[in-house]
Amino acid sequence: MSDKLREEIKERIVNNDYHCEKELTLSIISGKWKVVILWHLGVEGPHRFSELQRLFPKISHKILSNQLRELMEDGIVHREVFPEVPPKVEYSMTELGMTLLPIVEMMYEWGKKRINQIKQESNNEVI
Amino acid sequence: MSDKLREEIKERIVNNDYHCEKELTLSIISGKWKVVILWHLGVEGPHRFSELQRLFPKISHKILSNQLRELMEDGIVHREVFPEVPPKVEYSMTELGMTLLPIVEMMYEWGKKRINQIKQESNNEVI
DNA sequence: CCGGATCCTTTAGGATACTG
DNA sequence: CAGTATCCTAAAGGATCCGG
Repeated sequence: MSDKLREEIKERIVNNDYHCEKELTLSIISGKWKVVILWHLGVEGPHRFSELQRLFPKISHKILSNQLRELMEDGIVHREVFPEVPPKVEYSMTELGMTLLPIVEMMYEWGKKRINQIKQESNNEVI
Repeated sequence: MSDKLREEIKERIVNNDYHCEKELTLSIISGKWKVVILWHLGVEGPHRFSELQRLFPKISHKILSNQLRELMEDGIVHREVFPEVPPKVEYSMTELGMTLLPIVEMMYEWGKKRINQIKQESNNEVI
């Protein structure tokens, strides 16, 4: 997924490259499902792998695990394995991840308002 | 650029698809240079095309104009042509765009803090 | 100075099948 | 139930040329 982008940003951080601060955050949350995953983990609490799958019926198995792994690599999400049969794995926000939650929630709120605006506008067109 | 993604989200808005609110915002700001462009336009004010080019030496001509066009299509950025010779074009934030600025600035602040953390950590490793 | 048109490369995202 | 390996495709990003 956004593997290369994230790698590039990390390198540029080391080199004190300008603009990095503005791009780091985007590089972490950009990924088709990441914001939605973070929203659920942050607002509703930990989820099992299979619960996340049920939340996003359209996401493929592999992509979900990919997005989660990338979020783990960035220190945003924590993975806990319970040694049971059948296996159980739970994903949750790290402390660092929770500091990102306000941004995710603002994006959510902005999107909600904007959608209402858009619908309002198209209603007016019809009238 | 993120043409297809943005189209997909717009369709899903019409269909009242779940999760849309959380994805709309991301679909608008995701694009390699968009957050940086928005930051400059929002914080520093309007910029000419050539000024933006100077700010981002690594962006190609076409990509810059692409990113700007997409932001215009989403109603975030305004384009003003001055009928002079040589031509002058100025880009600025729309009212709607300004409502997005808090998110952009939070992303910037978060990135700055996170970079300091990362550097701190790697210093400790060296010691 | 601004930007569109064309052509090319890379890579994010996905379908499928297989393993502990 | 959770995850990885393989293979594939679509689309984002970019170089370059041309035109107003």
